[in-house]
Amino acid sequence: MYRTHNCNELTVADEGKEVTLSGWVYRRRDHGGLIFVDLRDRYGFTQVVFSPDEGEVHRVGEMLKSEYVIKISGVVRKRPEGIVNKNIDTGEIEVLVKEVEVLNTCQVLPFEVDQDKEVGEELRMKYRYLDLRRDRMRENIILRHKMLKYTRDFFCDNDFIEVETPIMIKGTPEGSREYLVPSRIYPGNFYVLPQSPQQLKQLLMVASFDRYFQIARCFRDEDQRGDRQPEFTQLDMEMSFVEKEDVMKINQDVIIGMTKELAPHKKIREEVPILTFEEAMDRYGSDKPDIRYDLEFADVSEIVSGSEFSVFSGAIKDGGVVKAMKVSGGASFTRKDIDALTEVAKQHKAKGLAYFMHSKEEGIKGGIVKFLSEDEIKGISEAVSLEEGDLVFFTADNWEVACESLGAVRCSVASKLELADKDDFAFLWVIDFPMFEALDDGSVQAMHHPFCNLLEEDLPLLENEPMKVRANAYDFVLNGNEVAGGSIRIHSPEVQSRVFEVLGITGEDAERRFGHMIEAFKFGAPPHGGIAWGFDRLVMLFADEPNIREVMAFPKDQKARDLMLGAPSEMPAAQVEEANVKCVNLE
RNA sequence: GGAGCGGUAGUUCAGUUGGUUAGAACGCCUGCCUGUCACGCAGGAGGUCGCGGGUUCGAGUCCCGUCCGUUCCGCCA
Repeated sequence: MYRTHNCNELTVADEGKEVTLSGWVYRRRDHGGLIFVDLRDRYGFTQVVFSPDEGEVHRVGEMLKSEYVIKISGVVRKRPEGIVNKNIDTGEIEVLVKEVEVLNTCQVLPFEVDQDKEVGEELRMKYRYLDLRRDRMRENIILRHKMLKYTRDFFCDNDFIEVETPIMIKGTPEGSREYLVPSRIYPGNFYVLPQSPQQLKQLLMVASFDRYFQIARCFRDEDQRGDRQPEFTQLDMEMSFVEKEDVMKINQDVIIGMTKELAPHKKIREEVPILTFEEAMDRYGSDKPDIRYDLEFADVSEIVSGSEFSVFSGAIKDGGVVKAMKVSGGASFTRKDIDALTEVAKQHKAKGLAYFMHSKEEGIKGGIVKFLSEDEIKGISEAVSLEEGDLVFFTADNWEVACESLGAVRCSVASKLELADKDDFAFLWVIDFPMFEALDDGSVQAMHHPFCNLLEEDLPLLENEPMKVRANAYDFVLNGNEVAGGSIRIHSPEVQSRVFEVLGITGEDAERRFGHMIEAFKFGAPPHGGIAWGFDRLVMLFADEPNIREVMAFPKDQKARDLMLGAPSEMPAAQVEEANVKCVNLE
């Protein structure tokens, strides 16, 4: 037998018991006489003591090194008065070792498991199994497990059926790049890995499974980011006979319930605001605003429409707007600060970032103040409630650019001034997204995906003014992150065909790519809708981690490699040939 | 594909204006230590300063190139 208890289990109540523990040598403190070893497993650690009175056992204790795997048997005893370690669960007891067996040795480690210091990510990835021994990763993986369990339990308890959908499916070139799987049996043909189970879950609705969920692995062959991996996990769910409000309610309940249970230190606001896309952009310059802090925009277009400052009046004449954002205390910003923020605005297509400030000593000053009339300054000051020590930023452009660029400035200012409390969890819904977005070549593509239903009142606009059509879609946003996104779907074959037309997916092309969907809708598709959570991202936020790699056991690196396994890798020529793959352009 | 930052001991980093033998902490090795808990003490080993070229009497330091890492943008229905 390897163990009678785990390494975080024994208490004073076990005093006098003979126990056996197995685990890793975490830290060893050799006093020449007594040797203390913190024996660690995934549950915690227990101090075990090698006494010189134990002869051979003590000699083994002397040769133990970091991360050796050992089994010990001994007697639980209370620690002497005054040397209890209150920082650990097992700090009141220790085990006096009577027998010891080295189950495995350990080479000198490439980095220290028992230290919290930052280690380069490349090294951590290569030795992920060692990295996962560290407290931070172990806690994250366990938290992730608890979140998975909470989620699964919740949906199971609410009559949802968990269905596994296939990983090898049909490609529908649209949206993000797909991973291809060559077919051995059909040369020149490919399966693709799903970007999401979107179509399959809708077909499950047609199949009458009116409440479905799945913890689904998804794949996207795009460049990586801190919150993007080629392989990631969605909580995917879909319901029939529901309105948007039904889907929103149940998902909000489970996510907020999970927060209360698994991240109880997070401060949640009782009311979850619902903003339309237009409001969110207008007020915060983002479709996923972080509302832990204010920094709300004012529209000062009317006030400055006749301004001598042609950047403002010109933008308005061209049909644009002038957006203003007050930064409390911003008058202390240096020229360098403002230049950096201007650069941020420019990166988001703004032509510049106008500003002026209200200095305590010198009054209204700086930036564009010399181009503005007294009335304009007064109007603006009232619009943003300007006070001493404040600064106002402006962007002037078409509505979209003015909002988005000022939104980027808003995020930078908040980060610079540390306005966001990390223990604050500010949820909100953003709804009524545009159905389509225009591409540079003038064509139109679905903003969310082509199966989103549109708001019924916008149906007449579909063919003639598609850019005005709003989707019946909703995103759940947490602290500036989109943690879930979904929509009510189209269930009418007629509407679906019209949407494909607008997207330029017509005739044979539509038939080839989405024929199965249109056909399915003709066989009694119920009204339905659903949502998918970016599960990794949610865990990341629960765990206060800066990227999703920290909450995945074996993530890919920024170049989509697995440094531990060495994937992707070359394959034997015969195997490649059998898969009907011919490699070209190899160096 | 583009931009910023970085690459010095096993790890995390410091390294002045270009100037003797490139340092620290942790880790590792040896020895001492019976109440520590990130134990302590003494000693030791460990470096192609990413790579190539250049400037210079002299380069970790300056210049050029290159590779690698990292973050952001593009991209992510």
